[in-house]
Amino acid sequence: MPLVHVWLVEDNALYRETIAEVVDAAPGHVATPFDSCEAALDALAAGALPDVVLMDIGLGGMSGVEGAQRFQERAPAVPVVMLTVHQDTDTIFRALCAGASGYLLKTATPDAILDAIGEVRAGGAAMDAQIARRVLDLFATRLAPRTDYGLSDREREILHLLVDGLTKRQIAERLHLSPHTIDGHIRNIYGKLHVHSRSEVVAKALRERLV
Amino acid sequence: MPLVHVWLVEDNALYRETIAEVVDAAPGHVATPFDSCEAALDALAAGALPDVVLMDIGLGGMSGVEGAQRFQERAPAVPVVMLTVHQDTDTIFRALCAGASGYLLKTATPDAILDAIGEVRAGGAAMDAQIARRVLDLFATRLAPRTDYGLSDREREILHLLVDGLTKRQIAERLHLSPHTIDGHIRNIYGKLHVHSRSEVVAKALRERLV
DNA sequence: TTGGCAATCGCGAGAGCGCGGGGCTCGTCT
DNA sequence: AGACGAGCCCCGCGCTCTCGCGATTGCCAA
Repeated sequence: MPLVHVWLVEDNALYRETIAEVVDAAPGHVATPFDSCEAALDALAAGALPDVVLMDIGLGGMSGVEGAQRFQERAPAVPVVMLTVHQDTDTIFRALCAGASGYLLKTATPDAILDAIGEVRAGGAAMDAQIARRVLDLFATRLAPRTDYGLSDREREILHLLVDGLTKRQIAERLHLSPHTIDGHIRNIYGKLHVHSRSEVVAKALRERLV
Repeated sequence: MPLVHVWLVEDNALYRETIAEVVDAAPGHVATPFDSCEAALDALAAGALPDVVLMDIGLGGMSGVEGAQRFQERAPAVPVVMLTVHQDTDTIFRALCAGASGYLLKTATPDAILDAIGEVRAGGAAMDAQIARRVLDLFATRLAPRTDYGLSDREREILHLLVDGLTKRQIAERLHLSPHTIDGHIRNIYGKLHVHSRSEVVAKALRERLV
């Protein structure tokens, strides 16, 4: 069975050594420590290829979030797991957008870290449960509050065409109606959404997921 | 120590009994089985309150996704964990938007299910690793490709005001320029984004996170 | 029955908008 | 030095849109 190469990007020497020992102690695993993203990316450019990357976020030089993105661009098949103390929603969000395959906290036990390596190698994600909950809350709060402002079916249909950039005349032709009718509907929509122009109605419809 | 009340909503009698036995066998846990969302919601309306809900999705009558949403509305503090065979992205997405605190597959081991109950009770999320990966992929693909179309600073500034619903004149006043100048910038933006109207430019800017 | 609402259609005034021009000042490349 | 493009600025024509008035029809609930 081939060795599992784990790259560890972490600028704190003590924690870096601790985690490296944990990984090395696991059968079939070997850790390669780096103290910066730049060093790890250089190694990647030189032809080396890890199986998994464990990445700190609060690094000197390039941040772990940017590092994760660079890794994803150069080696999309290599899962990157963030390993950090940061718990603020914004950092989590940016890290996941950068393409991270996992997000663990430094309070994680050695076993949890080894489990995480196994999970991501199997095509899964390695999420701290508390962090995962934050992500799910993001879904629920960002996407759930879909008030429809009491729009009728006809109004919703026209709103959709409005968002697609059609003019009154084009909408009228598509629905086989008079442009004046469309005009009336649009006024009702404006009234219900409390807006006064096309730009505003499109912005509001998209932001509040009405389409 | 008080009992942990686990409600189990599942229309397959065999699987329902199996999981109920697993839960009951755990110290301090007691399962209450239901064969439909309606039955569980009735019990909730009658004053009962679980600590955790395990919810199937492919139910007769109200689907588990809608059931999860109803539960969230009536008892926001009670975590709902989906327990299903469905793995398609759309179902996952809708379930998480409905406010689910976890998403497990029916291939999960009894231990995994009990762990999940513990996690969500501690304020975490209980995600199958493969499912979690799908969710993260959604982040990366949906939010990462931010091409800026080579917009200049001025153009980006005006695009932002456009999305906020301002007219040419209002933008001109705010930037202390002639409306005709704004017009020119807007036309350059249209050209770079390949659109031909305000509605389209607002829609494209919002959809591709240019603002 | 009466009232309200959605959907359809009509018109005119005035403001907003898309697009046709042109001009200026920087840099870069040849 | 000259050409060239990008970014920024200006003007006018003609169409489109918002919004103020109106109207009729059908449906559903009080």
